[in-house]
Amino acid sequence: MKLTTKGRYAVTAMLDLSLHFGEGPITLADIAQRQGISLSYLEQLFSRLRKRSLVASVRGPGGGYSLGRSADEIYVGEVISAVDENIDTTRCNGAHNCQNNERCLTHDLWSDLSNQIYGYLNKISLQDLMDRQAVREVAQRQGQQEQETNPGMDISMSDMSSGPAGA
Amino acid sequence: MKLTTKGRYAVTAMLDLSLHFGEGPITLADIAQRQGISLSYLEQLFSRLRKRSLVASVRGPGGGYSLGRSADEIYVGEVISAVDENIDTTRCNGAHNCQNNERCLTHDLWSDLSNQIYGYLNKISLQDLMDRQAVREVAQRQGQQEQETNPGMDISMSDMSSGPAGA
DNA sequence: GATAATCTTGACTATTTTGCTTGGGAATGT
DNA sequence: ACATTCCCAAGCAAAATAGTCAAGATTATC
Repeated sequence: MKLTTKGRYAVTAMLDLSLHFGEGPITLADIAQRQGISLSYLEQLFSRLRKRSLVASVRGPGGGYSLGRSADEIYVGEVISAVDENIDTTRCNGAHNCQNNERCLTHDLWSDLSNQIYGYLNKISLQDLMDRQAVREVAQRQGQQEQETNPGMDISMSDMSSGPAGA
Repeated sequence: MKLTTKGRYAVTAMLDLSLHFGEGPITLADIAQRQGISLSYLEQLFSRLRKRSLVASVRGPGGGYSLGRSADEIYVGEVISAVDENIDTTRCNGAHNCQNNERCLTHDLWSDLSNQIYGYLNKISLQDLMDRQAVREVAQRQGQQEQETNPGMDISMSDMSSGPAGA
């Protein structure tokens, strides 16, 4: 599991696509301008997204990209892993051919955590993110803290007191 | 929020410290050998971990590092953010001074997700990881799947069917 | 059919980050 | 004194990131 700005770009672009769903194909040029990402870089990212069928493309004038599935069937984990696919992640790759047991133990501990994060991100769909944002905007307008329930999702937004997460 | 091999090294090293808790200070040379990380790189990582009081150091012969707090009070999110601290994360940093509303919207969507991941990682302690691993080893020895309950933690290990997470 | 819009692909480059080395210190137990 | 350890800073090669450039392929529209 890796989580860098590359994945952020991909998720951001996919969210842009989600927001303009129903308007026909969206050109990369539009996304590039709206999200401040270079066109050619987007092309590279979308090449990988297309291979995973996360987006569908239409060529020619009036063409562009659209979501490969509906927004509630595309999960954040998929998007991130699609653009991140690199070969060797762990030092003792896959197999447990480490020298001593000690090393394998902590490596397993890490891969355990990695799997947890992965499973977590694979439960959050693009639609969830959009719903969540919408709900929070309403709540903010009403001047109250987040207290709403979100049926079908067990992700709580509470207790993130210490996390800068972007500053 | 960022999650790279650098953070993995830090978490792995901290787990190593946790596993040898009670044996007095652990030298970086030991960790370097056990985990296959270069000594000087560990020094750099531990310099940052020490600034956040995640580890405590003892100089001189017989010295080394130990956990700054007990393993159930150190959270994975802290460890990762300690070694990752870079300055500019988002393009429209902190403030919402983007050009058009569209861009700010999707940026907020991303930072929302980022906060969720952060909150998630800040609920997982080093002790949790060690417990989880121990439990799973026992379960594996008994030939049954994971079905145990983990009081105080609401993290499920189920439904990670599609995640390669390191292959 | 010509043309323009758009995806598609590959090569190339600059910048940043990783991971590591080197080389020196400073503290401290023996 | 001395060896052991933490501490710190500079530098450096390899990789990843982010982007540019250039050439195509497809297709709607005139």
